Amino acid sequence: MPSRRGLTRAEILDTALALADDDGLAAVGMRAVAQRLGVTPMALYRHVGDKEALLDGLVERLLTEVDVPGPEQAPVDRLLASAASLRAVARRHPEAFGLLLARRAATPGALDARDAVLAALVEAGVARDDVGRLERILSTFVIGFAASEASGRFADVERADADFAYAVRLLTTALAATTTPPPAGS
Amino acid sequence: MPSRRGLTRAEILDTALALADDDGLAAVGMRAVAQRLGVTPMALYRHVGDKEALLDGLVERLLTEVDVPGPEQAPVDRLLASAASLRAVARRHPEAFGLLLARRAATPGALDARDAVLAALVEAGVARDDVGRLERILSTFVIGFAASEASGRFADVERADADFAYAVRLLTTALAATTTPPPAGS
DNA sequence: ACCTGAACACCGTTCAAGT
DNA sequence: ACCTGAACACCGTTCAAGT
Repeated sequence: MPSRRGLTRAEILDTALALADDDGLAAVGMRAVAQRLGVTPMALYRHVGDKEALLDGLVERLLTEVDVPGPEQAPVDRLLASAASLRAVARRHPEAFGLLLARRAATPGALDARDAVLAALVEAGVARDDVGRLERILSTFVIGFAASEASGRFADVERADADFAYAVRLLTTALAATTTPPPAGS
Repeated sequence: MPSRRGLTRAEILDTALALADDDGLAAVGMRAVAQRLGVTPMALYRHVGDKEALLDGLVERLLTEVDVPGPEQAPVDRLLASAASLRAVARRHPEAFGLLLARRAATPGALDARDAVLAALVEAGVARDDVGRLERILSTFVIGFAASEASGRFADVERADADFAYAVRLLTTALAATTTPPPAGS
């Protein structure tokens, strides 16, 4: 039994996420995570700070699972694909996903995601003054929707898909009317 | 020192909410609530079930603080006033408000609120097939927005107001295009 | 540097007992 | 019926010690 186990922050976060998936977010604690790793609780403190930092790390792990397409795709397609990927993360990790709403995401990964949305909106032709607030509104809605979906508020996946498609249609209609002046001569 | 204190479920929930307001949601526990009431922790169990039930009761307390105008007002005004009232609740109880997203609201009071939104949408002329999904989309957005606001995501109240007004404009634009056929002859 | 073992100050909850 | 007191099985975290 070596006392050097080669414990890793990434390994700890993976274990914590798996624990949340299996037994619920309430089951995620220093002692339980340590037990899954075959280690004393105190061994974790060197790698993740304390329990709060562990949960922040879980938020980071969730966000890095979101696939954001490269700039070769059209901006609206990028936004739609990112949203779909976030919803998929919510369905894969319904127990842990609530953390995204409960905790403010201040990690570098979260800020990258926001910048990607801003860039896509600018590229899509949204007025400079509206970009910031539109990003806040869209991400609020998409994260809220995904969280609702994860907590079972939409009953089944088909209905959630239909609801989301409806919301997208609604928003694109509104945005088309906002970003470009109404066709005057027709 | 009477052993009969006349403890009440409402009194307990009020105390728990005040405790969340003062010391954060994490501070809300059976022992802490009991201490505020000058009572043993075990005295609570007869009135609220256990800690889970206490938190469900907190959700109920938050929702009953929302002012929903009577049917004498126009349906859209009712929706806007309800949303504004929900945002006010979030600002009054920022710590506790996250519970609305973390816990599915299955209490009678929550279902009443949903029915009020449905009725207003029907009255506003939304197509029968769209009423359900539109209610889910709107409430998802409004609760998510209020929660974001409560957690400080919008920096200040002025910006939150501006963002919310922008979202309302966006949505009413889209709804006008959806509920009524586009004016053909102009 | 990395992990352990024992200990401390907390939790929620059960159970028998008091009035 | 309503509340108490003691006890049980848990937490997160500190601290000194081992290798």
